[in-house]
Amino acid sequence: MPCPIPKKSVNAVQSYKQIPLYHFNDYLHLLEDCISSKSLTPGKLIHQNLLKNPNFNTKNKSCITLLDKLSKLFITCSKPELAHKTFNSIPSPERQKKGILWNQLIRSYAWEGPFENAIHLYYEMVDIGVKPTKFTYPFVLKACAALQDIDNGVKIHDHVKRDGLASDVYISTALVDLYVKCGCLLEARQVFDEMPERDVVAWNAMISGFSIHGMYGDVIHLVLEMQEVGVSPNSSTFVTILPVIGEANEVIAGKAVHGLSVRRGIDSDVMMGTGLLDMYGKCGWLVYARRIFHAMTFRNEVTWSAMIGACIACDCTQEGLELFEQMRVEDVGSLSPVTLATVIRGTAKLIDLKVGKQIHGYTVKLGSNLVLMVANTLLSMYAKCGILDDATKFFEEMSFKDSVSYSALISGCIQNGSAEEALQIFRAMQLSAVEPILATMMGLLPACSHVAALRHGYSCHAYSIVRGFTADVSLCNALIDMYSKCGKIDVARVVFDKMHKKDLVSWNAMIIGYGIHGLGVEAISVFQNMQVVRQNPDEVTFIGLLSACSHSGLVAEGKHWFQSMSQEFSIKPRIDHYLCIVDLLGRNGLLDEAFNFIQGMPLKPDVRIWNALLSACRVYKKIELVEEISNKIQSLGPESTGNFVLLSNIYSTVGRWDDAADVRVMQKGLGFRKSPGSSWIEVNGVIHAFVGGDRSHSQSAKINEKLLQLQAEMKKLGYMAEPDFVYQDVEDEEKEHILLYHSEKLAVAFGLLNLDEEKAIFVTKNLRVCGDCHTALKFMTLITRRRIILRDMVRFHHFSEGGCSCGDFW
DNA sequence: ATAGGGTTAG
Repeated sequence: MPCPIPKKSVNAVQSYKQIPLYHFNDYLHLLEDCISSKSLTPGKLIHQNLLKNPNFNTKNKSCITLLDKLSKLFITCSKPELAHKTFNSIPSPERQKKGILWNQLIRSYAWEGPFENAIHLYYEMVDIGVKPTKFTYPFVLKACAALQDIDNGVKIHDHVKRDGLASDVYISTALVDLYVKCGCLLEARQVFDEMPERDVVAWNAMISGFSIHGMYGDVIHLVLEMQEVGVSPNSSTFVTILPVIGEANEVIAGKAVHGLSVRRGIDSDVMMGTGLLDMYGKCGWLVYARRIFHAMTFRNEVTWSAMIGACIACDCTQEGLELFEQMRVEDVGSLSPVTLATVIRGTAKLIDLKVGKQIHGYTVKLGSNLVLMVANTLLSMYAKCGILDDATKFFEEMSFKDSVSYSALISGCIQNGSAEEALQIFRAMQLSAVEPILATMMGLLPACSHVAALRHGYSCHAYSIVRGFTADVSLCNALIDMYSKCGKIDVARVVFDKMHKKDLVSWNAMIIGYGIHGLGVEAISVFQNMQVVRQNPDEVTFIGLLSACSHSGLVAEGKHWFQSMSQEFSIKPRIDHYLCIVDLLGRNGLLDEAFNFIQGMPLKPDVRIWNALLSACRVYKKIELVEEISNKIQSLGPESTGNFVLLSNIYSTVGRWDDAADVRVMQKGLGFRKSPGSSWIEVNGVIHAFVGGDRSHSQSAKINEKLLQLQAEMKKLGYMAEPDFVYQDVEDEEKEHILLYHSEKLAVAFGLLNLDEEKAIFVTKNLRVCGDCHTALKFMTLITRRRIILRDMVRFHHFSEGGCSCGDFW
């Protein structure tokens, strides 16, 4: 019978061929030879011959010995199922005597799987009266840990206590590991604390428990504690703690581990090297990651994948993709889902749909059905590349969707500006009973911020508290943003103050929050606290700070911080920062200074800069500058501005209606969509949206009636419509009519009709509030004695008793 | 040891 024979078993097989097999003793010697040389194939042949032998009888003592040896051989060759079958052919009373073999079988299953079998075997041995020993428990517990089977784990823990084996190091370590893997850290700690002695493996088991949950502080504490009691961390300790160090961005601790590993000469070990370069990547130290990567003499797929991930994390995505190419040249093996997911994430970040689609094709070719993780990454890639239709289609075609799939699509919607759609997908998610996770909230909260859906925002917050998500810094940042955009700046501050750890985004979100509420003094105070705790600001911080000054009329402060931005903080101002200053000067009537400031800018002023000045000129009736500025804007041309609506409006302002119309035609021809001004209001958790002149709402007639009635009373108090704010070539009377049905007025009227008397009317607008509406809302508060809060694209306006929190200038 | 989802501004 032709059969490939492993080289190491040559002796065994040769003797097998030479010796005629009449006696079972001959088999026995051969088998022992096979066991010592781990030769599976000859063992299988012997097994077959044995079964064919007419003298074979399971009542015969020598036959039983042979079956015993065969089982041992199969265990030695890591074939637990084969061994199990052979073992089962031994009659039950004989099996009862073979305690060691039971233990070895359980151990084999615990290493190789299926893990369930280890647990079944354990109960079987207990049932037929074989006593488990200290060589049984560690392995059956290991199987429970692998399956996260806490029920059986706890039962077996009881058996351990009953047998008085609780002080055994190996068993206790296995118990710690079991509880850790099942997420029961308190129980793990209890077993650990009761151990009379702990070796490095026990410490590692406990440490990995805190590592899995990213509990950096506890991990470090344990590592220090183990050294205090004289146990030295080993490479597996380091490999366990490196991911936590990276996640916590604690590069100093990471460098300490690096140093230790160099001293011990284990820094180029594959696992150690991979762990180190990953840690440096997560901390943003790509130079170190690269250095380690190149110094490694042996790299496996995980190493490559970690290095690609490091490049992506450090904004060198292109380099990461080049590494991927290199990896495919050097390494011919098929790619794991983890590597694919990493690379797809890279293409998504570069918005490189071509490469992304190539990899999509590759994955389809690779496996019949996509691994869920890879599918989710692809879904997210399509969403991030801005093709929401493809993402939605891909999502619908997925045969299995989990929480991550839904979360990716929800985030995709909001990234593409469809907040309402995001909320819709969330409803579908709830209907499918898919559990919302942290990332779901991270997608939903910005959607709530965007449409100012405070009710939904509260629900997200409540759910996050219940699920423990509020321990996450990013989630709290999203909460701060949501509360401040939904008008609850005080609640935002409470969230901010309660955070045990803040990052740059937390500070920025708080400063921006105060800015859009016109609370410049508070924004500056937060900024100064930031210096106290030594948190470095970035360019976003200054956009928040400068616009806060601008919205609060803090001219001197704004100028001062603009200076100090480059001088003290070495941050080079971007065009957005210049825009803040132009706005700051313009809003406060310093038109000439603003004009000179623009002339002296080192950057080429764009259309937004001129428009900021133009608005100011309109408010301060500085007509002589208007023509000059609009000429400047026209010379920039719509292509360079990308903002057709703006240009068209500017033509309209100076009465060039034909040019304005031309721009609109050109815009249509180029396929640009203009986003129409719209406003919305939440009533009893439902969002009601309006566009200008909207008659589609079911209460339209009542709303119009209300507005006409208000207009009549406002006129008595001296209100005059400001036709300048209509960018269409129509008669003034018609203009007055258009203004009356601006979307913000419609939403306010709807709120007046549907909200309780004591409630403030909170309206959100996607663009900036129009000047006429701003004036009109002030009058409305006088007539109705109601408070009106309007959030537009840049800030909050609190209207009451005929005034606005931002004064006359909106 | 690598891993899917995610926060501020424009």
